[in-house]
Amino acid sequence: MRSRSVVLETAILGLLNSAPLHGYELRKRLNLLLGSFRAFSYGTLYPALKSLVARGLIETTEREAPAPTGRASGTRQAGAKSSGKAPLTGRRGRIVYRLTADGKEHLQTVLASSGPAAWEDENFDVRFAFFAQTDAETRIRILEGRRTRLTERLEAVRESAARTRERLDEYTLELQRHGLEQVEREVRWLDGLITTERDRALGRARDHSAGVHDAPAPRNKERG
Amino acid sequence: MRSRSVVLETAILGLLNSAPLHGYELRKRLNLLLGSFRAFSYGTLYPALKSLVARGLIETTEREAPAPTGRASGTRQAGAKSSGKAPLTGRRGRIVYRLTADGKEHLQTVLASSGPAAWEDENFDVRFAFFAQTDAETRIRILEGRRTRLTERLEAVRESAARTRERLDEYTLELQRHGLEQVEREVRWLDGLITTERDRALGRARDHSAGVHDAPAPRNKERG
DNA sequence: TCGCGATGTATCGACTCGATACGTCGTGAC
DNA sequence: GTCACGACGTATCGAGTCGATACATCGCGA
Repeated sequence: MRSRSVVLETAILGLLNSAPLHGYELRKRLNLLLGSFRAFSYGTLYPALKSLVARGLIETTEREAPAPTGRASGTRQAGAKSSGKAPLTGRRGRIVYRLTADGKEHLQTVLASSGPAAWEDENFDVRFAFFAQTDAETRIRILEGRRTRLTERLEAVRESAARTRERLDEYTLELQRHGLEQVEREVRWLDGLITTERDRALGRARDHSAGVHDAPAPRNKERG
Repeated sequence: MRSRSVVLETAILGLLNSAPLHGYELRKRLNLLLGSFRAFSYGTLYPALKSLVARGLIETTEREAPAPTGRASGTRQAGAKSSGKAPLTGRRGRIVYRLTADGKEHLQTVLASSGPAAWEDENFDVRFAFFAQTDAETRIRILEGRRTRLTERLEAVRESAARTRERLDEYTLELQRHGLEQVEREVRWLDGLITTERDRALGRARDHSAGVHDAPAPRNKERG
């Protein structure tokens, strides 16, 4: 089982936890969520949905066409009412997926637990995207784990590069330099997030259950 | 034919253009070359080598054990002499690959030409790694192509994010912000490289074929 | 009215990775 | 001395992924 599938499944579960969705919309949100990092295709999404249904973590709710006939104007309108069986594919028959009780439970388990280090590393972005559904302790653990593995990798690359430096041309060198810089930048980003997260946890602990509204954003500045 | 294979093949050809290598070493250099960007596994490398051999772009030269018996001290030593047939796998029989005339020609063609835009985008890092074997005009074209597609993507993500901003939680927002920032940074990096490349081309044109040693590094500073 | 692009579900072939197998060699711990 | 362990080295396999594509409906503008 390649780790990716677990990620996708987690991401699907996480999105469906907010609202039932159909495949097309799911993919759009997924790729918006992960933004410039990653994109999933239908060839990945649909099999994953199938598997989740088979395991009883999600269930389908077939909806029919948005409106049988007319529908004069109206810009958007997402909620379809009226009744009638849609032929599944054809006449706008979309398949809406919804979390089951088992699915909700499974999602909570996955979000709270930490798999092997490699798992978290590969799928950091998805984990991060669902931080809002996780407790602070887990958040910090994940952030620090990511930081550790990033610096380890950094060290390995740097060392390996030092042993071969003289053999490489200027462009290769520049490419490496740029790569290292990007990673270093991410480490600093993580540092900011960790600090924010710690401060927040501390603040919450200090005034216990007093009426303090959470500081809303992890907003760590780092001048661009 | 997925574009990746073309990249790998180009990278292999490019590396073998400098010196004949065997698979293991090839992989090491490949992953050093691409540094923190990407890594190829044997499951990808060996089939690619096989295909290249089949198409006559590279050829194998079987070498035997580095030295028959003794070998008291000596830290490294790569060149093996002596003679004797090594049983292919077993007794250190490494398979050394070398470019053929066809391979050299093919490499030059690929490095000079530009495939479809998507090709260059996916494989920008490999193209860049072999800039030293390319002429200035091609270099600039590739850099600008990359820049264009990057900014297009940036625009698309930004626009799509603007339409959904209010629906996303703080962490998702932060993830997107970070992603955009990384891409913006890369655009600025490209700008620096393009400028350097242009200046260099200009300089070379101005003093024509006078004895001016090339400015060695594309070194664009951009304060960290 | 005709085409084109968005919406929508779904599959296929090609490609890739990580794990693993198998084997040699050098080195250091016991 | 020997034996485990990690580096070197070639090679394959299963599972997961992507891009292209197919098919069908709908809204819109030329």
